[in-house]
Amino acid sequence: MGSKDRIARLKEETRINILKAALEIVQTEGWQALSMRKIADAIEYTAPIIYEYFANKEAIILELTRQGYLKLSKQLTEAKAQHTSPAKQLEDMWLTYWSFAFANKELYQIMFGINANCSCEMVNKLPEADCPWDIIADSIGKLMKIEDMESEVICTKYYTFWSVVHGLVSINFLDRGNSDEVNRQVLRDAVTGIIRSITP
Amino acid sequence: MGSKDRIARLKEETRINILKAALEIVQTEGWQALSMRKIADAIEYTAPIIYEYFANKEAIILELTRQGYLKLSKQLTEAKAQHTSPAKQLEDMWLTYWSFAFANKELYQIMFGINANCSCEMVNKLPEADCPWDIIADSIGKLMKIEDMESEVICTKYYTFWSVVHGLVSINFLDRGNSDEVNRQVLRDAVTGIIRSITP
DNA sequence: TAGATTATTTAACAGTGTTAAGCAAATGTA
DNA sequence: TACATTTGCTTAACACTGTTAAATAATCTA
Repeated sequence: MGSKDRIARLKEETRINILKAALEIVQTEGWQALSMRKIADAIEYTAPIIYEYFANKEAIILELTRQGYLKLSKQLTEAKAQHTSPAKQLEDMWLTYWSFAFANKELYQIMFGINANCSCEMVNKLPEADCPWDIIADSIGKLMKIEDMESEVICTKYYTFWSVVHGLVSINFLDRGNSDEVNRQVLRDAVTGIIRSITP
Repeated sequence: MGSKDRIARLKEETRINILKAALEIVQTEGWQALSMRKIADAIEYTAPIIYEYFANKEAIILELTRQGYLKLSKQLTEAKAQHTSPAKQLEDMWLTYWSFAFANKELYQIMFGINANCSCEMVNKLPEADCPWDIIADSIGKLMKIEDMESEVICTKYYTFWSVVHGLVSINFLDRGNSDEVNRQVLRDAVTGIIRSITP
């Protein structure tokens, strides 16, 4: 009766294929081009079988969003691990965040974008665990020498960082910004500026 | 032959009605609910009529976006007129920008949002005139005592302001932020901080 | 009033997300 | 082996979407 395992493995495989196909379509043709039939074509099935793996289209997008958070969190953790000083950690992490945004433009859109259409309150449906918050907030806490991780101060400072970085990312997505080099420098200046301002 | 004027006036009226209906739908049901047939219902016509006034759905959204920029520009100009000091002008204008974002959430989404779906590069199709840029940049120039309005410096500082404010707006749209009062204070602090940092 | 224009609608096409019904192949049971 | 049952998958359909072309209704002109 070990065949149960085999078919379970195959099922898991096509589930992954669905997500892979969806991401592929989105990254090459944009979000507006993502359709169930197009995904089905890519995985060489017909549309209805997708509903055996996901409740609906939104569930697929939600899962992609979740994977986006997971991916970002992983990159942030790696960046953090390369330094011991909280200040350097923060600097590297926000640069990593910046790079992630441009390397995964479409994912960033659903993760942090103000979506006019479709998946509106995606983020609220996600488990807290996949959130980059904890990873960064930890360094902020250490830098400011605050024990209580639930402190309002950390929260506020996190938003200060985030709003600046996300704002810069948004500008560049709307392609109203300067050159990549200039913006990277603006970002670095802004981040180090905030770090200096919150260092006791 | 004065009837020409009358029918022209009527045509203009239904054009306005289409836009009004579209905005109404969007503000009550969200962007994903906006459809040509729903607009037609609202103005008591059938869908194809709309195509005599707008090339397609995107053209309607684009016009709404344009009106959004116009509205914001007007409010910024009013706020600016209430002060003579460039510093106070900037402070008031960015608070106005902030208020506009929340009073016109849906408009703000298409104006400055990173739209995953639909109208992607809307903003690039708009006339420069309706852009809030000039109004704000002027005050930045006066504050920094820079004559040349095309200066890179002004541009950079504008983005510094904008990224912070837009970032904070985004946080609140994703509803991950603090209370309204707290955020307004964070905004005020950030804006006055930047003003101080660029005052010669 | 007859003819020409204009205004408006109906019908249709290709596409969307989604569900229900049907079929075919694999499996379990006797 | 023969039958019954479950499973995997497809076809067909529904109610939508944006958009276009053809048909009709209303108006204006002569």
